[in-house]
Amino acid sequence: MKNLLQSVRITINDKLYVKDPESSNLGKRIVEESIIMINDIGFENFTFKKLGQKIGSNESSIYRYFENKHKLLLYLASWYWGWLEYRLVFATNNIPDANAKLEKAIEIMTQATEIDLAFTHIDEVLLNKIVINEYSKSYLTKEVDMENKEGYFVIYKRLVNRLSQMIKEVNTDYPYPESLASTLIEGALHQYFLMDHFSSLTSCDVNVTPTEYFKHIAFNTLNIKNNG
Amino acid sequence: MKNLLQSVRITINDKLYVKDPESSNLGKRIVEESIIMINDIGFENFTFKKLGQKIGSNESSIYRYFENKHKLLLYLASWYWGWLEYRLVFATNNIPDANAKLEKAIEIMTQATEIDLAFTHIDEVLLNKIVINEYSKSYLTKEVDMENKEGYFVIYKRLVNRLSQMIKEVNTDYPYPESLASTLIEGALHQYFLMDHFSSLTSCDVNVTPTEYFKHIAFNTLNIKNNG
DNA sequence: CAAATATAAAAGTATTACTATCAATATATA
DNA sequence: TATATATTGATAGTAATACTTTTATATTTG
Repeated sequence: MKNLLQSVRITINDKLYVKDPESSNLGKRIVEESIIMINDIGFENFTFKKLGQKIGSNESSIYRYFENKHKLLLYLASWYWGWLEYRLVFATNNIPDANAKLEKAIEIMTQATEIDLAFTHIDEVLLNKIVINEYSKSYLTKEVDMENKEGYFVIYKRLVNRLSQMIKEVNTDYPYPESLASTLIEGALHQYFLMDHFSSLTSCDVNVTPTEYFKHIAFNTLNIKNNG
Repeated sequence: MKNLLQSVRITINDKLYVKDPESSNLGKRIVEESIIMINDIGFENFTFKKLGQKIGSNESSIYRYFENKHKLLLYLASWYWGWLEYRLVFATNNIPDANAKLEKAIEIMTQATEIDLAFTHIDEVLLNKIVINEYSKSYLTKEVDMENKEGYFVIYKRLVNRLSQMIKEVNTDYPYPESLASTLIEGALHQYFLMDHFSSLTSCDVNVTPTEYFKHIAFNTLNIKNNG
C-alpha cells in the first residue's frame, strides 16, 4: 500500500523508551531487527544480548533505548495499533454512510496485513504476526493497572473506542458497542492464531476470511443486512 | 454447586506431569497451593522455589511432579477445561431443544465461576482467574505445534468442538460454527479481563453480564430469537 | 580543536530454572 | 519385625537471564 502523506509519524508514549529509537540510526536498527528477531524466535527466547549480537552492537547500548524487553514489546505494539488507527481514520474519514463506514472499519481491523512502504525500517507484516502471537503477554501481567495509568495502552484503547463509536452510529440502541468493538479486534487476532495452529477451532481458512466472519457477526448482531 | 456423582475425576494427559499429583498428598498440595500462589503473584513471578517454601517442601520435590512451571500451567488449565466440559455435558445432556441447549451451554461457558465442593483441593474460582489471566501464555509459544501434537490441548479442543456441534444443531446453514464457538469461549475470558482492568473497552459490568452479551451475539448471528 | 555526547567492551550481581547427589524418612513386603 | 523400596528433603552446583556499572573509544557539535 502507498502512503499519500509525505511523512506520517506514529507518536508513542515517551515513557515507553529511554531514548527515542527514531532519533538515531542505532535506534531504528534496534526496532527493525527486534521485529525480525521476536517474530523468528518468539518473545520468551528474545534477549537484548542476542539482539546486540545480531545488529553488531552491545547489550548495554540497547538498554539506553529501552529499559527492558517488556517495554520494547509495548513500544512495538503501540506502533502497530497507531499505524492501524491512522489507516482506520484515513480509510473511513470520507464515508458518510454509517453502515459502509463500519464495514470499511471492520475490513481494516481484520484483514491480513500488507506492507506499508512509508515506514522503511518497520515490516508491518511481521509486526502483525508479533501482535497476534505476543500482544496478550504485554497486558496479562500483575503490573497492568499501573502501566495502564501510565498510558502504555492509550493508542489501543483509542482504537477500540473509535470502532465502538462507529458501531453506535450504525445502531444507537445496540447495548454492547464497547464489547463488540473489543471482541472484533481481539477476536481477529485470535482467529488468525487459530488458522495457524488450531485449524479445527476456526471456520476460517484460505477461502473464508476472518473479515467475512466478523462482518457477519457485526451486521447480524446489529440487525443490519450485510453489504459484503 | 453440588456434585451429583460420588467421585468424578478429571483425566489429564499424563505427559503433562512426571508423577500424577492426584496420587499423593504432596502432589495435591502442589496443585492446591500453586493455584493460590499463581493467582496471587502472577505466573511470571511464580517459581517452584517459592512454592516449595510456601508448602514447606523442597524445590526438587516439586520437580518430581512437574517438569517445569509451563507444564504445571498446562495441567491446571486442562483441569479447568475438563471441569467445564463435565459441567457442560451434565447440564445440557437432557435438553432436547437445540436452542435451549445452546443457551444453557453459553451460560455454562460464560458465567462467573462458583466453587465446586466435589474437588476439595482445587479452588475453581481462583482457577478461573488464572485461566483468564494466564491461559493465553500456555499456547502463545514457539512450541505450540509440537505440544499440540503431544495432546496438551485436547480437552480445550474437545470443549470448543462440543460447543460448535451445538451451534450447528441450532442452525445447520450457519457458515462459521467453529469460529463462533472459539470466539464465545476465548471472548468470555477476554471480557472478564477487560471488566477488571480496562472497563472502557467492555460494555459488561455488575449489571450487564458477558453471558447476556454473548447470548445476544450467538442468537442474532444464528438468526434465532433469544429466549434469555 | 575542545567539549559533549553516543556507543562499545567488559565485568559484576542477583535471580531463575533447572540437575545431581546424598541423606532421612516413610511405606510396603517377605 | 526386619528389610527393601520408594518418597521426600537438604544442599550444592550450573548455565542463562536480566540487568548495572565502569571505563574506553568513537563521533558530533559548538
